[in-house]
Amino acid sequence: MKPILLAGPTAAGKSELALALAETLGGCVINADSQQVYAAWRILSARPDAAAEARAPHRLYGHLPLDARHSAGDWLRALTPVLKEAAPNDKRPIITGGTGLYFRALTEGLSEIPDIPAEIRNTLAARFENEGLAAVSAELAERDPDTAAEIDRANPARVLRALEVVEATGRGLADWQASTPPPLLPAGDAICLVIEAPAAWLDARIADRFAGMMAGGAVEEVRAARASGADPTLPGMKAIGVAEISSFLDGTATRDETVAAGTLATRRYAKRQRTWFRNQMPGWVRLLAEDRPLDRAVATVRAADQA
RNA sequence: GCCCAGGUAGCUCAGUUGGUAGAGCAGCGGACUGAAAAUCCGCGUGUCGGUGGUUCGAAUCCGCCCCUGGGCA
Repeated sequence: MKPILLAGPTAAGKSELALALAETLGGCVINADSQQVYAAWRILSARPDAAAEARAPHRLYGHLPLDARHSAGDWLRALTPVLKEAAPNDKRPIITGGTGLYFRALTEGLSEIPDIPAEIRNTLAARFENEGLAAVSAELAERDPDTAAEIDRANPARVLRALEVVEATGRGLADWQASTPPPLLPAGDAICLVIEAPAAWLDARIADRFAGMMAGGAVEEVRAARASGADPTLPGMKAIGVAEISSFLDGTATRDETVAAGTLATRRYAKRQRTWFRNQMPGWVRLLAEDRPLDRAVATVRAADQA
């Protein structure tokens, strides 16, 4: 019984489809979305609600406090026991979400780099702020030329990551990556599905959804997070809508402007996801969001089970 | 009906003394190994309202027509 991987852009109906699959096939829905892990974001991240969770088991949803500096590695480590628990219970894992990196880490492996001490990360971030990209990039070229040659040195996130790894481990990122262990779940051992949604169809759903979030409790979630003193640099505070709703709470944006800004940010995110799915997931079975995706998914699973 | 101001990219607009047009936003394409809902790279997509004229050459000057906004009636 192969696990199902179900990727798809935001607001394309992944959670509903995963739930329907779980009910049809007897499965356990497992989250592969970097923001749906936070307890604070029930509405803002469009996490499955209590009614959905009552219909089938759900794992790795809302299990972390907002101040957890969660990462792809953390997700993969948390996933390991969840996958092991499913098989003896005859529950097919249905791993669903929109975070391409998580699916890559799962199916292609992730290098085993130790956690980076916060002070190293903070020091480098400060150096980038004060001295600029050129300075940190030059330092990387000197300390770890192999990695410097491979990464996008115009991208501060990449450069800082590479630097913190040499700094903390004494070993270059490229070197670590060359010894990446085998994946937890190779794509060949899973049924890999990806939802495709036409941009116009998705845009309309995104606009509705963000307006619905605003009206349905997302404002209160952001207000509570800010009241709790959450550090804006936390990964969880990078969820789409946090910045936009913060402006609304501060009175620098109207409700309409906030909805427009949140919708726009979500559309751009969906576009990045589409680019990833299109180019980084060759060989995944495409399900058209508008064309009976459940029937096609079930048929694909049944065919895979017989093969 | 008359007067004025406009009609240039999907939107808001720029366009010097005439040399077939360019910004922002939107959009599109791409990258991606522990922040990935993150971060970063690339790309103007155009009957210059229409039509006739002047000119070697018109978004630019002239005539007429259409449309929008404002004013006077």
